Amino acid sequence: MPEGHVLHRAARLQGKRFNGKEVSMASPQGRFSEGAAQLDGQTLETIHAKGKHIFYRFDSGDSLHVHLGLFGKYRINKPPFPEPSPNCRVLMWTDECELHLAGPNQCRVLDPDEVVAALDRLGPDPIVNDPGDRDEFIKRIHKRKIPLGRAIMDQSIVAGIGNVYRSELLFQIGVNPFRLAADTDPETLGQLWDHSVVELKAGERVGKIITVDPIDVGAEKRSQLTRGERLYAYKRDGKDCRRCGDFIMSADIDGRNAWWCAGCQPA
DNA sequence: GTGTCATGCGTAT
DNA sequence: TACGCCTGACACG
Repeated sequence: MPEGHVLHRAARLQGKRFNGKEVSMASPQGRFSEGAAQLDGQTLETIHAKGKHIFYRFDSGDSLHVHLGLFGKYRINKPPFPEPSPNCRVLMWTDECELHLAGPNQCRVLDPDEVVAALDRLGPDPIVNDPGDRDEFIKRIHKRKIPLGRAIMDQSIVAGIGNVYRSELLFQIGVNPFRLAADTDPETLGQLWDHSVVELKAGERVGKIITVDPIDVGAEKRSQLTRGERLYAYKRDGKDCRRCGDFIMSADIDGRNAWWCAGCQPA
């Protein structure tokens, strides 16, 4: 169940094993047989992520585009390779390593123009954080008359934030998720971008979403936090805020639950 | 075993 | 706003 950090981490770790290698590809489940046959035997040049999308570019110039959606999952296996699951959409392997993909929302072969078009649909990605991205984010979000809790889930405004980071980032800047983006001052929106950069990059490094400042739970290091101590707001409704002790609230925003602290993030 | 829920998103109404 | 897609983990009986 992936937000942007998962895909960037996948691109980095899978790249170590497959970049520059001639790979075999198959679709045990059968729903990607045509694409797998097309890419089978090609050399994988690079793996690249933007937001929640990942692109595998091959020497023909074509790319495998994957979006995991809510259910997609990767597994990496070493020899002896286990039997692939019946739901395995893509199996890609060399002699040393095998990548197993099940349940992706999107899985297709794109030509270079289609890759550019797919990338263009996405807003700036905090993990990439190119020069100008921060200003571009502020520009895109500040003109929207929609709640911040909806705006930061819009991948054309900022790419990579999902439901966990939504609640955690708005907690960190102390802003209620129902505040309209257009009514939020640019300085605060800039802080929101800065927190996104820090938190998503941390998530990419560690492979887990941990937003809590250890001080708030009496620990010394983030790595010492238990599973239940890692987040401030997400799925903590009814519990006490780790920072101010007030109640954590929840409500549906855009069909997904959002969580916030009644004290730290007043309406 | 069955039912529910989940870190997502596109399309139809 | 509702539904369809896609899988797996967990709670419950």
